[in-house]
Amino acid sequence: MAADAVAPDTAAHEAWSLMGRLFMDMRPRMLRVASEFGLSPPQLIALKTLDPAEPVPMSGLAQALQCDNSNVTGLVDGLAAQGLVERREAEHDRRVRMLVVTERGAAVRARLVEVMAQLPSELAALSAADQRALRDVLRRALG
Amino acid sequence: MAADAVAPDTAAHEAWSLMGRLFMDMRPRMLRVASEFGLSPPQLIALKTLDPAEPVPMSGLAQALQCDNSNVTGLVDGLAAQGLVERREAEHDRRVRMLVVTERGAAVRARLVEVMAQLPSELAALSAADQRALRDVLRRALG
DNA sequence: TATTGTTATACTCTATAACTATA
DNA sequence: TATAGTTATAGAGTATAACAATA
Repeated sequence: MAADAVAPDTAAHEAWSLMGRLFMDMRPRMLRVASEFGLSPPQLIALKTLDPAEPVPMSGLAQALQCDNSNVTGLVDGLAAQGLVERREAEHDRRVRMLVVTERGAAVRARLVEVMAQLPSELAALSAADQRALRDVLRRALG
Repeated sequence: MAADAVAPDTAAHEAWSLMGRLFMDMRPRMLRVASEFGLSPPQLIALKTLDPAEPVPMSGLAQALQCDNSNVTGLVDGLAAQGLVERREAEHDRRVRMLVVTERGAAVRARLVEVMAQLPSELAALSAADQRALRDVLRRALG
């Protein structure tokens, strides 16, 4: 809607602004995926954040999501109610609850990751050479 | 936390995944900016979406934000309470309210756009040649 | 009748503070 | 005393449905 041509006039800023457009386009897709799986967006992100192969304490998830522990309680309640994750006792400390992704949770998560990894059409349309160039530059940036 | 190396093994998918990391890094910055301006994240996005030079009806903002009209009522209430936007009558149709960004709103919005345009350090650290290459590929992708 | 915006309602997200059970 | 997680509470985002004013 608004013009937004206010960013500093450098190649990197223009590139960053263009990337912003790609991400704006992804928002509706994420909402669609969330509702398709019967998950709210935060629940979706929480499930995607969890590693099916490596249980973490509630506090670890809170840290990864950059939110308060008390918030994670509700998110996990929702995921657990659908049988996607389970709370287990930790051996070393009886205060902590380890989050375990169930088999069903892992399957849902895998489909989730797959769908969210789908390329925006603008990137898919790039030539193979451009796709490699893009990857190489971003590798150097994020190494 | 999770590995997520599940995406198809192409250059474009790797690039897309790397871009995802850049955006994850931007979330805390957006939250910080929002609280710095005394705005909630949705209010922030709403203000950024509005064009100070071109009033739009409430429904136009709802469409741009991809949410229900009823939601915009509350968002605009908040922005209006801080004197950042005003509701005006439309000449042609007495049902519609046009949203006008106030002078103060435009100033806040300008600072907002400026802060959000700041480059992630990973991009700023790229060589000038890489920055140009990145821009050029993205230009070809997004026209 | 259809549409714009608001209000009523309900549910979720989120944080803070108080509480529990451990440590 | 300090920490992990929960609960209580409060405020904001969001959608649906009902409504008023206008088209």
